[in-house]
Parts: sequence; structure tokens; C-alpha cells
Amino acid sequence: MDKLLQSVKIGINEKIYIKDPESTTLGRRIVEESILMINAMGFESFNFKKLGAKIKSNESSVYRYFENKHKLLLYLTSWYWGWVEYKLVFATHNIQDPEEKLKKALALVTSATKYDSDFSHINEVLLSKIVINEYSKSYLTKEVDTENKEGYFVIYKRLVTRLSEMIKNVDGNYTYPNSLASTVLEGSLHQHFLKDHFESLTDCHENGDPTDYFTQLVFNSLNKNPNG
Amino acid sequence: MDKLLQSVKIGINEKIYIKDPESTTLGRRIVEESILMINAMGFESFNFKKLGAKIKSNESSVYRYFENKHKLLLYLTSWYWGWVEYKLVFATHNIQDPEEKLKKALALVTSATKYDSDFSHINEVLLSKIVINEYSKSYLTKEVDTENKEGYFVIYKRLVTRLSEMIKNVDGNYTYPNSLASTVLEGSLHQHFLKDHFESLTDCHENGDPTDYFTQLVFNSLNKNPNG
DNA sequence: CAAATATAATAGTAATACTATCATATATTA
DNA sequence: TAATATATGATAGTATTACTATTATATTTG
Repeated sequence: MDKLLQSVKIGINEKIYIKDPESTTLGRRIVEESILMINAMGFESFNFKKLGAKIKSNESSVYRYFENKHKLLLYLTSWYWGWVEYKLVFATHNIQDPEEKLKKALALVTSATKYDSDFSHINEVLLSKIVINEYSKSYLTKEVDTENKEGYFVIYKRLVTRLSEMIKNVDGNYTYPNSLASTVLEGSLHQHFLKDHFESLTDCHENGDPTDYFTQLVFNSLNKNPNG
Repeated sequence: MDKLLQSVKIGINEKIYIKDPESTTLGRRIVEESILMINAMGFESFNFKKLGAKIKSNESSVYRYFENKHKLLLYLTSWYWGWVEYKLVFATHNIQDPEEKLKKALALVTSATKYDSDFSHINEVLLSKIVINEYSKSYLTKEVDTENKEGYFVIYKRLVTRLSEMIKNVDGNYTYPNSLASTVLEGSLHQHFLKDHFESLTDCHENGDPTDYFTQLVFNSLNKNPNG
């Protein structure tokens, strides 16, 4: 990644925000601090009044960027998935062998985010924790279908599709490429969550980790090309 | 199931409620109507004032049974998982062959709830929809660890463990029995959700279904006993 | 029938999730 | 550089939520 990310802007559906937070200092401060705050106090306790106070700005100013905290969550998680997608495409585009490509993709998508790239106002380590703890809440709502039609989840959907395509490239006859791809992405978040809060429900600690687990899971499901 | 369920009471952690809703008519009405309401309007819009009005009782009366709507959700989802556990144990206890047993368990746990048993005030079909749409919200909170210590999730954890044991009985050398069990349970809810809202992210519709998908996924991961 | 208990009705509070208005600071452009 | 546009800040206000507290009225039980 490194320097490259400096000039890359994750393209997020314009309907998610009122004013592009990337366009101003205040906007970037909103995004930056909201990540710290949501991470520290959880999405439920977080609100725009607290955020305004924290950034020494005002509640009403925050509302000029995002309609409400749900939209802000959509923004943050879209950014995260866009960032993962970028890393995925970048890291796999020059790999020819479909199995190697898929293996690399799975590693990227299932491993814990450990380092903050430090090139933007966004702390990727904390953001990935937010995604683990809060992403489901962004779509488990009564408004999913309308918001989906508005395109609020395109980036995530594209990521699932990319993974699904890689799966198909290893085994074109497999019946459940989309289900497997969505299981890996969602299941990975879940295993990371269990590791932190329900240890007994996962084996991803000392003697195992999500990457190894999901890599096995996927490859055992696929009939690999006998020539490959 | 049928008549048997009439006399079976799902044992739920007493700390989840203030007064056992099973002990009174009002309590059962609270549970019964809350399922209909949460299903119809979603957990976010649901509240005790609306529930009180709907059952022609009072907000304050509802608060004598449950501290807040989060506890009510814990109650409902615990009941659901207790019910699934009961069905699981009942349906598999006389199966000797580990593979057959696991197969049966997977079918039970991944298939959509289609029929309301009609023996209690609880509509299992709607409750299963609530679990699909809202279960994650019951544990994706800042209070998980304390609530987990209080035993609010024991039933679910026991269910995962049971499934994990069945997996181990098919392949004792498999490294990830707990992860696989938790993936199946959580992943199954997710696939059902995707089927309803993000069709393109799943293959569980015309030519596939969660049971078939997860059965394949699990058995492809396990080295079956060559003698079995 | 009295006493205990459950439920209902009403009121009240602090916090949330906003909207509206106006003042002020900063940037743009004529 | 003055005029103007735009962004931000400060303050106030509203409806709703998530409760708590109190008192009144049923209903059950001893």
C-alpha cells in the first residue's frame, strides 16, 4: 500500500453524505474522530452532540455533513470495504494462477487489520474493529431494501462478487460461489468477534486463525483443476 | 414436536426478566405481541409504549416484566435457540451413525422455520424471522462481556457446542469444530437474510438452499471415517 | 372480608435526534 | 478592497424515547 494510498480516494455513493467530508478539514475531522469515538463507546452511545463537542465544533455543523449517525456508519463501512477492495485488487491483479490468486484474496480479506497506513485521517485498525462490531447494524434495518436500491451497499456487494469470481475461476462447477464468498466475508468478521468475546465458540486463537480456517473451508469445497 | 412441546418449558436465565412472562396472562401477551410487533416494525421502532397500547395494557406494566427492550430481545432469542436446541436433541438422539446425526442436525439448524407449532403463544415462524433480522444486535454491544458473564447467552453457546461435538464425532482430528459450528449457525441466518434482501450475494434460491449449501460445506471439510 | 399483590393511569425527567434561526468567520470575486 | 457568498458556530426549540415514581384501582389469596 504505502504512498500509493495517498492519492487514491475511495469513491463513496454521494447520496450517503450531504456534503463530502473529504472536501474540508472539518469533514475529515468528523470522520477521523467519529472512528475513535464509535470504537471507544460503541455505536449506540455515540451521537453527533458528543462528536461536535469532541472536535470542538458544533452538533449542527456535523449535521451538515451527514443526515444522521446511520448514514455516517454507512459512510465509514463503505470506506472500509472500498479500502479492502482496493487492497484486494492491488495485491492479486498480477497473480495468474487462480488458486494462488484466491489464496491471496482470502488471506487479505480474513486477516485482522494490524497496521494503520498513517497516510490518511482514517485509522484503519480501529475502523476494522468498528466493522466487526457494527457492520451488521448498517443493513439489519427495515430500510435495507430502499437503501440497497439507492446503492448504499454497492462497494460491499462488488467485493463479494469479486471474491465469488475468484472462486469460480478455481472451480467453475461449484454451486455456491456467491454464498461461499458472502460466508467468508461475514463469517470472518464473526470469527474475529467471537475470538474477542466468545472464545469457546471459535478455534481461531493459539492454534488457528481465521485465514487458515477459511482457506481450508474454501479449498475443501472446491474441486481444483487436476492440471493446476 | 407436536403435543410434546405443550408441556415443555424453555428454561431461560432468570436474570433476563424481572418477572417470568410465562407465569401470567399479561406476561404471555407481552411475549406474544412483541413478536408480532418487532417482526412488523423492526426492533428499532418497537418500544414498550407502543406494545402497552397494542395489548391494551400499560407501558409501566410491561416494565415490570422486562427492564428494557434489549432484555426482551434477549428473552425472545434465548427462547428461540432453546426451542431449536430442543428440536435438535429430540430429532437426533436416537441416531447412532455420527454422519447421519450431523446431517440431521445441519438440516434442522439451517432450514427455514415454516410452521407455527400452534401450541404456545409464540409464533415460531415470525420469531425465526426476528432472529434472522435482529439476533446480532443482542450481542454486538458494549455490554457483551458482562452480559455473557451473567449467562445471557448460555443457550446459544450450548447449541454451538452441541453442533461442534457432532462435528468432532465425525472427524476428531478436524482443527476447527467450534468455528465451523458457529459459522453454520450464524452463516445460516445470514444466508436467509441475503436471500430476502441481497439476492445476488447468495445462491440459496431456486437451485440451492442453505441446508444443501452448509451440508456440503461441512462434509467437504471433514475426513469421514473410512470404515463408516 | 382484609390484606397483599398485580395492574393501570398519570405525571415527570433526562437524553436523543433532530430542525430552525441567526450571528460570525472565512473565502471568493467583482 | 469592498461586496458577497459560503461555511461554521451558538443557541433555542420540538417530538420522541426510555425510562422512574406515584397513586389509584382491580384481582387474588389467606
